[in-house]
Amino acid sequence: MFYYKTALLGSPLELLIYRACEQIQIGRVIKVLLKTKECLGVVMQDAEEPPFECQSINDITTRFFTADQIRRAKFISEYYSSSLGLALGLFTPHESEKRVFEKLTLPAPKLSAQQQKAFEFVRSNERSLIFGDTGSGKSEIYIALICDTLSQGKNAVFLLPEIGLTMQLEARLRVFFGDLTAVWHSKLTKKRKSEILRAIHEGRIRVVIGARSALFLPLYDTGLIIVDEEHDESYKSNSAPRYNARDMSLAIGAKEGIKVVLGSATPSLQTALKMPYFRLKGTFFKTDKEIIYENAHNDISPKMLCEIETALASGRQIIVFLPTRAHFKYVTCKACGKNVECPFCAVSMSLHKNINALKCHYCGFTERIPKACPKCGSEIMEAVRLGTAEVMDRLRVIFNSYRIEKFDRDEITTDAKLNKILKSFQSREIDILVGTQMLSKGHDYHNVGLSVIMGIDSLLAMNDFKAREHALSLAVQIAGRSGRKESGKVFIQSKNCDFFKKYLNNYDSFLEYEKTVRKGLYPPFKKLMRLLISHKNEAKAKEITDKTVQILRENASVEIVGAGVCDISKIAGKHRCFVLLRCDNVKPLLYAAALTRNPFVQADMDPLNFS
DNA sequence: AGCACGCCGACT
DNA sequence: GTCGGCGTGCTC
Repeated sequence: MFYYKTALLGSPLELLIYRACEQIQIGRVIKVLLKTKECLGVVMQDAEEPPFECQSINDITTRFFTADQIRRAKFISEYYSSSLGLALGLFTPHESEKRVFEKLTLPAPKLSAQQQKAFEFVRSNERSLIFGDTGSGKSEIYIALICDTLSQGKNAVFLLPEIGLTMQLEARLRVFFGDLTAVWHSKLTKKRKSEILRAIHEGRIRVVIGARSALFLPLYDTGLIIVDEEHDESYKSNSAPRYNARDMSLAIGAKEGIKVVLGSATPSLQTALKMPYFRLKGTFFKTDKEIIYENAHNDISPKMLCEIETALASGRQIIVFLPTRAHFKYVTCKACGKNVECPFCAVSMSLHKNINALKCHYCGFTERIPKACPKCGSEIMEAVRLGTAEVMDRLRVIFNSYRIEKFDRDEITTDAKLNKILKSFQSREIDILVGTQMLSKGHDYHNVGLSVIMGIDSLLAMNDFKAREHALSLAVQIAGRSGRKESGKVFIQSKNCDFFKKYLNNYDSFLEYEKTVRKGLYPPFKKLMRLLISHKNEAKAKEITDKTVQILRENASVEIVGAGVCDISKIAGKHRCFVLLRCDNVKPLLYAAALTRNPFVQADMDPLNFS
């Protein structure tokens, strides 16, 4: 008889021992019985015959995880404090043995003198950053790097923060790599996924473009991982295991001898400080950019309208950014001052006029707009904090001979819609595009003569250490959309104009300033870990939190920065508390997580979300 | 995380 | 008397 410690795929349980009558390879996917249910497991290591009765293995599949995949999963499970089963559950297993990949020599793009320098810098460093302004030509460098990788008989992974960006990049890479390239992300259909997996198995796909899940594919001989827009917080998963695909790329790259290249126009302080970087200055298209500041609260203003009108009159396109979806973010009662809240979450309901309803952006609950305040009965209610839908509607009234569309998560629900809007904007059928963060990401618009930035103050005022970095990088990215070919203007409406005046055109000096703010307190100088406690019983949540704090006070050598009820005290009926920990090193934090492990406590290493 | 076991309220 | 609510505890 053989006994194996087995990880249960997708399960929070630790390794369990199962019995087999034949020897099984480490990494093999097997079918086992857990209580009454059959589930998939992975053979992790040999075991002695246990003192308790143990189940025999139901079946052995042909699928398996490679040593590299297991190493990656172990990294996730250790560093992000999750079970191995949960970590391995992220991966797609292999179905065939390793093959030898052909060394391909493909024509590389022509590089400018500066691009060539950057290319050589990146090629000579195992891990590096291209700190390149918007439009400075990072893509050609990436493509040249991929050519280099393929010529060594290795494969490349190109990570992007969002699914929406993959198609556009694919079109660009196809020019060079044809059918060797494919897009991979979690929203692909089952059929498409299995087609791509087969092509990967057969060595027909050598360049994978993907969102963060592309790190879990059964791809042999990865020689290069590109992490574009490395500053983007979407690389961090917001469900357990809470891994960050950028940090994971760096960790596994070092372990597996894979070259890792990060790229950004607005790198995170963490990356800029820790990585060797090449500063790619100036824009690809020569432009002179005028920045107009309006020291005002978030609203459509005469000055703003005047700029929009001027741009429209000279045949230019416009993008309007604001960080809020729907028509309004809140409905407030004028009598008692309370917002209408979601019954399941401690957040305000957003007003969607088109469906005549209030909607919770956290759990999706939707209800009719109440005639009176649910708290005090007053009928004097007011909608506040402009959203994209409201701005679009108002601009449509004012500029009624122009085509104005919306670009946010409510509007762009499918790939087809995304492509349709981008296409009609590129062909100038749309004059004004009003949108959220989505506008800032990588899409290349050539005729934008004016970028309007509204509502940025609410991001700057966020209660977390990344608020400044986040708001500024967003403003830089949006501003960079304007005047990519001809001259362009940027209109910023903010009560913090001084901040943007100082740093919008000088991200390098922002990083210097930010260093001084964070020193001794925040990453990258200190490590943070957040413990998130959630329970449907409010008293229980608080009780577990208190107990967690007590255990840490008595046993752990980490600083407890704070503990208590989260800013958003309830989501989908679950009450939420937190304990924020700080330390110089990772080890004590991991120890703290292990000490307080509990089904209601989730560890969040290197947290980015504090609400 | 699931899923079973187990102990209290509203039905036939 | 039973059906079923979800509180508690275990899974090789």
